Amino acid sequence: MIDWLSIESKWRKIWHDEKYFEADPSSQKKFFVTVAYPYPNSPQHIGHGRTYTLADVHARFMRMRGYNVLFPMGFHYTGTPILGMARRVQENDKELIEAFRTLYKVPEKNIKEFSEPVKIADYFHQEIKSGMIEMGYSIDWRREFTTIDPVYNKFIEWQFRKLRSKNLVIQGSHPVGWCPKDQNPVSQHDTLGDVEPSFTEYILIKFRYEKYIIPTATLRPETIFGVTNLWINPQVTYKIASVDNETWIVSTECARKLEFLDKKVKVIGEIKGSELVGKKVKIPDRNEEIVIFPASFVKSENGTGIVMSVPAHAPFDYQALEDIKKSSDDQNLSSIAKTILPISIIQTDGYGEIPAKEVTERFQIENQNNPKLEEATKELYAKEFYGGKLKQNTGRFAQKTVADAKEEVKKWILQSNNADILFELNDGPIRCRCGSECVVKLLNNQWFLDYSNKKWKDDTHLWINEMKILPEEIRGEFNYVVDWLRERACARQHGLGTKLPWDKDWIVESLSDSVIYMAYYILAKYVNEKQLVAENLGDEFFDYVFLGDGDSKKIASSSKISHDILENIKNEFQYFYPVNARHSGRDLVPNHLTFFVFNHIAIFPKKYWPEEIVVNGSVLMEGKKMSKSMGNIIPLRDAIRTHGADPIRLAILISAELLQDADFNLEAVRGIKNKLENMLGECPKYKADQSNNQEQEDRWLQSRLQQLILEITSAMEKMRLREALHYVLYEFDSDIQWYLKRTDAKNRKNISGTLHEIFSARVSMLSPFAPHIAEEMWNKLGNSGVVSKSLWPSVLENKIDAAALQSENLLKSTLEDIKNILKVTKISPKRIIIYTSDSWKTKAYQKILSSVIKGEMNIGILIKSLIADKDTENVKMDPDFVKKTVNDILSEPVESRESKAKSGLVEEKKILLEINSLVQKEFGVEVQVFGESDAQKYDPKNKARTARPFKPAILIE
RNA sequence: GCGGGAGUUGCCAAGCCUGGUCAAAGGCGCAGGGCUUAGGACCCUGUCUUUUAGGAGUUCGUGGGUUCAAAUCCCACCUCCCGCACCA
Repeated sequence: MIDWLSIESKWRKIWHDEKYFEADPSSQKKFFVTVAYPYPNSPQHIGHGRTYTLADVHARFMRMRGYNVLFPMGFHYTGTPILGMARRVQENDKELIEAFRTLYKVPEKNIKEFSEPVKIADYFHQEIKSGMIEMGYSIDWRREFTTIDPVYNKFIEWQFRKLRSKNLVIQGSHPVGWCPKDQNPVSQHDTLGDVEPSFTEYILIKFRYEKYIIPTATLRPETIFGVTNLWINPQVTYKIASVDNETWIVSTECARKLEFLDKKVKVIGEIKGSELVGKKVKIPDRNEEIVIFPASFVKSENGTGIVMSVPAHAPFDYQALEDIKKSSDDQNLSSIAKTILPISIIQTDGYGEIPAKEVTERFQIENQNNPKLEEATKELYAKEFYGGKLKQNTGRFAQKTVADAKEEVKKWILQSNNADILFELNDGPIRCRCGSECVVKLLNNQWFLDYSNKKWKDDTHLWINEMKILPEEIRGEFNYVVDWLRERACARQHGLGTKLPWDKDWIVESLSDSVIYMAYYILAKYVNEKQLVAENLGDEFFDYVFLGDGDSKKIASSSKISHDILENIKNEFQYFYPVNARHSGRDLVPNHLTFFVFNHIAIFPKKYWPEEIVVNGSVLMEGKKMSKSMGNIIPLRDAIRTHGADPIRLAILISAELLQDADFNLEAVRGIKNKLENMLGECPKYKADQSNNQEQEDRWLQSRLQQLILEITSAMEKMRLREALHYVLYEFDSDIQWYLKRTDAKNRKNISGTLHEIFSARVSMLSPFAPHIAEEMWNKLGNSGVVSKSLWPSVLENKIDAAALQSENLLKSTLEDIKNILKVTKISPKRIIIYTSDSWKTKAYQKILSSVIKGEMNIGILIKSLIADKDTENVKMDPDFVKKTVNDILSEPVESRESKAKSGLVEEKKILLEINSLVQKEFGVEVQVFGESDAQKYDPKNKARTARPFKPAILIE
């Protein structure tokens, strides 16, 4: 057993004391890696650890490759959830406070202060930071900041003025979920039951009745061409209200909704639904009148409480019309109804003239109160929306698809003032935590970032296509998001953050004040050293430092800093920018990461645009999604205490490749811990040894090392960390095992030097992943300095010995063959005889090999050309040889084929003499080696003739 | 519906881009053996079917196709997961 925690803290202290991870400009090439900073509203758990660990491995890898790596960290205080939490603490919310106590283990005295939002952020900020330190992240902590620091506020003000000056900030109206009592927008955290308030846009079509307007809400404005009548609920009492300058008849609920949609609503009377039954209304833009019929399916809380009827395409309407025709309540109405024919306006494949009729009949619906109507409606709407085309009777919209026509009809009908818009909450009613029912409110002075700006979008597309994006599969998603983004609200009225500089009622929203902050890490160091003070900083300071604009002397004096410091800051920015790699979880692709690219493009010159984005998947806990309700969230710091930081880092990284969900499970942690402990145990055994007593297996192991370095390095460059780690932890083992088997069979004692070399390289390559234990191993190996600052191993071509690789492969495969034979025959061997192939076969092999490499593997052609040559004409005695040899060659790696072709074939007879010690050790018998045609060979079963190059014949007795 | 991803041998999961190294890595599980007072840990061997000579057969969601050769390329289909916003 080893004491992980003390080993880890020992090395962390050394890194810290020696300031290994503090990066300042130098003559070295730089690498700037950043991660999305955390929002401190809870302690971080294993899941959060993944992105940071990935970035840390990246940072450490690049550092070992000789880069001056800057890996900084900040804390994102901006946002509303913390505000909501503080409010709940003020209201003494039992559930939340209990969670603080038991789940997050927050000390009582801190909880008391949590009614103040900043205290919550401060507490979890420290908590998260401690976890990051304990995980061994190689962060330059001198550059830490929060998004409510005064200088940061100045920085965001600069950003927003910059964006506005480029016309990328615009003002407009915008619907939000809203609590009428709190006078506040509501998000998921603000509602009872944590429901996300979402809403749908309905089009109100204005029908005219005498001096009144009767609006009906619809999702399908294009069906106005198929309207035959209206539906009203005779039981409901409607309001007569003046709405802006018109007089509307709508349900009580609707009148209330309209108030929040920026309309002047005044109720001036009431009217029973039944009074309107049988009345006629005028269809907008057409001089036609239609009648109002009663229907029980019409609900006053939906839309306006009055519905337009399109019986050809709406199952509800079709069925309600049928119901009236059959009804005996009102002979007059039903006889009018009988004269009404559905007007078909949409042609859809698979449906005839009256689709609503077909669907209703197929679902066997007998009246309008049948719940199956919902299903029928859904089916038909979906089919028509994506597959339907408007018919000739829709005039200028004829031939258009429903999806297109919907938007065009909406535009057209709104323009002629025959329509309006109504927002309706989905899955209502939704209640605020205060208990009152939420509505949709139209905010009409909202500020937006104009992501629909054509030029901005185009530039972003171009850059997205040029950037390095890992994994490559996700690039398409970025392009999709860029296309799909439109205006985005960038300010809100509550929460921590920076005030909008020109409209102090608004606070810059959290996904908009976190898009270019990577540049701020340069300033943060000077802020923390107290060299920059907010009051002294104006836009000209930022313009100079980030864009190089303006007169440095003047700016130095207005900012009250020395000219030298100003220059230092600017130079430091120019040194470290652009961001070389940004890491984040994939949930930030459709928002933060895309905004990050957009905003860099808007604000900075091209040379400062980000170079690379690395996206990772999430973390599962024992195969399941982590969630509070499942109780399977493991706080990161708890996990570090029980398992150690390195095993956790590896367990997170090894379970999945970048985009996959990683499964964290204790089994894996234990396995890795053991693996590392075993490796550590090996280290003290090996000492560096300069003497050059290398035998074939030493040269072979050295060659394998070079191949592994090559594989691991290329995996690291592609951020295929699981693969790299796999090589480091496991692939090495099988090679070392073979080496030990060989040296053991030969009774060699002088193997420490080779193993020391192998282990040192291995530990080097382990160190980005498991930095603490790697230091300990490095130290136990007797190497000087820290491995974190050592150089990443490079491939030494001259250490690759093709002959050694070939020879050891031959030994392995021959030994394998012997085992196979023994397994099948189940005989216990008394003697083993090996026969190597004749020289003509070797020549034929080489010819076949070079043809195969050229792509010629047709057996007939090969045989012909071999027979034509005197050296290989023997092939005609054994034509099967060619086919088998081609298969042999095809069943080995391309590189090994090529190296064989290049270096020529080794002499098998000599090599196979080496197998004797191995066979002795394993089976306790002697091996004899003969050539296929040796005169005095022992070959009672006539096996020798089946020998092929690299496939000697074997006889076991 | 749109956009993205996935379906592999008991389970998890590589391989697919760049076809032949693939009966298909690794881990877990399971079986046998070693070590140990025992348990754990660790080490070795085995783990599709068949086979007393290193072989053969059938497999990588389903069905087609291209190719000397397909888990890998192309087409169609089925199933599952994620995102679709103003929220961090």
